[in-house]
Amino acid sequence: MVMLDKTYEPKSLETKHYDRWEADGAFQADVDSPLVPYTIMMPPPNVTGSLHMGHALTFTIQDILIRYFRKSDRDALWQPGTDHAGIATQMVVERQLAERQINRRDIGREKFVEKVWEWKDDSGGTITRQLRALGASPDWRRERFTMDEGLSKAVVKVFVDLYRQNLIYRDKRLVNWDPKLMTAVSDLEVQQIDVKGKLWHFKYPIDGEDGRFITIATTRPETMLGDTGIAVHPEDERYSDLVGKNAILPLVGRKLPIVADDYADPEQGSGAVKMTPAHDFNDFEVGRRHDLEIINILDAEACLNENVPEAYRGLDRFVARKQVVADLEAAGLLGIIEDITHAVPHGDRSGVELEPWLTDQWFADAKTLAKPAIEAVETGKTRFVPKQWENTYFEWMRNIQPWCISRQLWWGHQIPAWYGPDGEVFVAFDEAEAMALATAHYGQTTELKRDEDVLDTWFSSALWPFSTIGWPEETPELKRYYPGDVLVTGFDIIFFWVARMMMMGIHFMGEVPFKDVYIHALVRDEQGQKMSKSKGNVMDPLVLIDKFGADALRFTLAAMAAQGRDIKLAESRIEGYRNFATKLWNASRFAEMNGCVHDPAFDPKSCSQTVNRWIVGEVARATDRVSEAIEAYRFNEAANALYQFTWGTFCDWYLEITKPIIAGDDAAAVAETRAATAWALRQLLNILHPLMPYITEELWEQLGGDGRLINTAWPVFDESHLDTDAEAEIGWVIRLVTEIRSIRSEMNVPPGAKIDLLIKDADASMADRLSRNQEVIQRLARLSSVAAIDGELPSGTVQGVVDGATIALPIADVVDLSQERSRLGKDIEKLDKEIGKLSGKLANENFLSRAPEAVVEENRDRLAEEKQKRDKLSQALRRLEAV
RNA sequence: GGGCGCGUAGCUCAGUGGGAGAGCACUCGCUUCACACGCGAGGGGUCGCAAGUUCAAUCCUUGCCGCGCCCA
Repeated sequence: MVMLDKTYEPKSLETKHYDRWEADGAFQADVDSPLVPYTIMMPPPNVTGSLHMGHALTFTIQDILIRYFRKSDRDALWQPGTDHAGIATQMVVERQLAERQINRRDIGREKFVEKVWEWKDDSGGTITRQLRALGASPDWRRERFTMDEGLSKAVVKVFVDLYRQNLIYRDKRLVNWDPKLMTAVSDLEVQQIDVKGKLWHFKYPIDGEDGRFITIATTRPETMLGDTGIAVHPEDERYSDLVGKNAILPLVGRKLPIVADDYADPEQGSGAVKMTPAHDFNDFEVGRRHDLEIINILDAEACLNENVPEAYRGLDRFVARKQVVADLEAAGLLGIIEDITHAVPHGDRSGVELEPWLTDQWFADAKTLAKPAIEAVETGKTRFVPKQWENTYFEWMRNIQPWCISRQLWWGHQIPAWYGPDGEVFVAFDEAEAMALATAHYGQTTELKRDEDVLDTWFSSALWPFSTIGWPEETPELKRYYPGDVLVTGFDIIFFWVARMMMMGIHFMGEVPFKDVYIHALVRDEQGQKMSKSKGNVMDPLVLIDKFGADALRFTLAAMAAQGRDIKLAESRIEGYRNFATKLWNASRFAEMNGCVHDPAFDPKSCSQTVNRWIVGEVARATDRVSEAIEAYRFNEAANALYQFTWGTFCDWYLEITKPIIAGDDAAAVAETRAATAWALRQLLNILHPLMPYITEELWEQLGGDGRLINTAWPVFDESHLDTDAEAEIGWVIRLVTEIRSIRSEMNVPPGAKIDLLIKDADASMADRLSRNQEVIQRLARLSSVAAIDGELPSGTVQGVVDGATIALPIADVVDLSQERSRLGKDIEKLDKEIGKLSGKLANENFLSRAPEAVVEENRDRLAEEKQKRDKLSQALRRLEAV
C-alpha cells in the first residue's frame, strides 16, 4: 500500500476525480429511474461570463444540494446551460471585429450572426469549464443554450401564443433607450447611479405679460427644446392666475400652456416644472392628462434632430446642454445654478446615460401574467427561503410595468412578426404561416417584411425550467422533472429569473416552476464592499482554488452562507478551511498507518469497546445534524457540524483515546477498534462529500472504499445507534483529562513530567470507569499512576473537582503555594457568583410558581452541583492554608 | 420619502425566552511516535442605547442612535 503524503495537495487530485466522475456518468439523471426525482434548474449564466465569487457561491450551494440528494436515493437532475446574453455577446463580437476595423453593418446581419456563433463555439465554454474546476456536478450531457434549436422553437411558440392571447402587443411608448448600443432596454437593465450635477434655473417669459417670467429648474437643459408645457400645483397660489395662460419657450418661440397638475411639487424649486413629454416618463404622463404636444427632439444616438431650431441640429446631447445654457445666459434668462447630486439612469451594459425615447416596441402584458405568479407565492405553492424575500417579490410583482421585450440587436431570437406593405402585422410560427395569414387578409399574395428586432434574452431564460427539458414536446423529461424542487439564486436576481420563470411557467405549464426559492447572500470583500473590477477588490475564485483547493473554497462559502446576511470574505477563512482539509488528510493517514481498513463485516451496533460504541453515536448525531441542516438550506450549520465533529470529536478525542487500545495486546479489541475507526472515517467522508467532494473521494479510494463515494448512499441512523452509557463514560473521561491538563498548565507542570493522580470521593461507578479507562487517562493526561483513595488526601497536592469527586495531583516539589492559593480562590469566586445568582432565582416566589417545573428543577440541580464543587475547592484551599 | 436588513470577543460572524459561542488574531507552554496547515492551556464581551412585556430579555414590543442594501 502506498502511504498518503504528509500534506494534502489538491491540484492534481481535483482534475483526476472530476474527469472520472464525468466519464462514469456520475452526474447523470436517469429518466427511467424508479427513484423520486430531485430537480434543480441551474439559472443559466451568461455565455460571455467568467466565474466570479457570486457564481462560486451559488453553484457551490446548488452542488451541495444536488450531491446530497443524489446520495439520498433521489434521481437528481441538475440542468446546466448558458444564456445567449444578447447585448453582452453582441458587444464582445463587435469589439473583436473593431480590432480588424470591421463594423457589423459592413458585413451584414447574416454574416455577423455567423461570426457570433463562431465566437460562441470557440470561447463560449469558459464558464462551464470553470464550473468544473469548482467541482460542480450538473448533468452536462443535457447542457442547453438559449439559442439552441429546441429552445428557440419554444421561444417562438411562447411569443405566438401570447400574441394570440393578447398578452403581447406592439405599442408606441417611452422606453429606456441606450444611445450607445442603439437599442431599447428593460427597466431592470437600468442602473440608477448617483452623479454630481447641476440644477439650472431658467426664466420663461409669460405670453402677453411684458416683463413677467415663470422660473423653472432642470438638470437637463437641452430637453427644453422639446418643452410643450409648464405644470404648477393646483393649490399653489403663486401661480393660480397663470394657469390657462401660456409661457413662451425661449430659443424656440413655442407657446407653452401652463397647466395645473398634482405632479408639480410646490416645495421643489420654484414650484413650476417644465414639461417634456417625449423625453421624461413623468412628463409623458402629465402630458397625456393635459393633452400636451409630444415633440421628439433626439435621434437614436441622442443627437438633436430636425425638430429643434437649426442652430442646434446634429449636436450631441451634452454639447447641446452647454450651448442652451450659454444662449439662455446671453438672453438674460438664466437664473441661479445649484450643485446637486441626483440619480441618473445608466445602461448596465454600455454604462452611458439612458434616454427616455418614444419608439415602437413589443411589450408583454406583465400585469396579467404576474397575477397567478403572485397568488402562487401567497398560497405557498412556491416558498421563499428566507421568507422575508417574498416581500421583495410581491412589491415588484404588484407594481409591475409592461415588459419591453424587443431589442434592436442582431444576436438573439428574431421576433416572429411580418409586416405587410401597409404596416399590417402577422405574427406566425414561420414565414409560410405568415404568408398564409397575409394572403387571407389581403385576398392575394403579398410581399412581407420580417420584424428586424430580437427578443430580450430574459424572454428565453424565463422558459428555462421547461424549455430545457423538451417543451413544447411532451417529453418524458418534461413530465418527470417539472416542476423543479428549488431555484437557488441571489436576491438581486429575483426580478430577472424568479419573477419571469414564475410567470411563464405558470402560464404555459399550469404549475409553478419550482417549489422553493432559496435566496442566498451577496459575496462582498473583507470590508463589506461589493466586489467590482473598478474598485479592484475582486477575489478570483479560480486563483483561490489554485491556492487552497476547491474543497477549501466550497467549505468556506458554505460555512459563511448564513441566511439573511451578506458574506464578507477574507482569505484567512479559506486558509483555515484548507487547514481543516489537511487535518482530515492526516487523520486518514494515521488510520492507514494503523491498519484501520474497511471491514465489511463490521457492525456498528455490536461494538464491545465503550469508546467505539460512543463514536458510533457521535457519527449518528453528526449525520443527523448535517442532513437536517442541508435540507433546511442552513449550509453554515452543516459546515459547522462537520468541522466540529471531524476536528473536535473524531481527531481530538476518538483517535487519541483509541491509541492505547490499538497499541495494546487485546487482539479482539484491536481488531474492533481498527474496524470502528475505518467505519467512522468512512461515514465522515460520506457526509462531508457534498461540501468537499474532492478530498473525500480521494481518501475514500485510498482507504479502500468500494465504488465511488459520489454514488455511495447517504448513511441513515436511528436511536439504536446511540448508547447513553458510553456517552456518559467517555464524557467523564474527557472532563477528567481536560481538568487535569488545565491544572497542569496553570501550575506550570512541565509537559514532559509524568505525575500521579489521586481521586477522593469517587463512587463505585466512577471507580469502575477509572479502572476501565486508566491507560487512556494516564496517556492523555500524562500521568504515571492513577488511584482512587479513601480518607484524607496527603498534603502538598493541587486539587480540582470533576463530577463530585476531588482530584488531587501530588506535586509538592513543584507547587507554588501562593499560585495555587490564587488559582483556587479565582475558581471559588466564580462559583460563588454563580451560586448567588441561582439561589436568588430559587428564592423568588414568582419564579417557583410561574416557571415550568423542569426549569426550576434544572436550576436546583445546578445549584447543588455548583455548591458541592465550591465546598470541595474550599476544603482544598483550607488544607493548603494548614500546610 | 417607502421597504428590508444589520449592530454579540481585537477582526469576521453563528446563536438562543432560562447556564454568552466559533474561526482567525492574541498570550503561555510543547521536536507527545497522523498532522507546526500541528498539540495543550489561557486572556478577552454592560450581546448599540433607553423604556416596556415577562417569574426570567442578548433574544419579544416600541422609541432612539449608527451602518448597509433595494425601490422612488
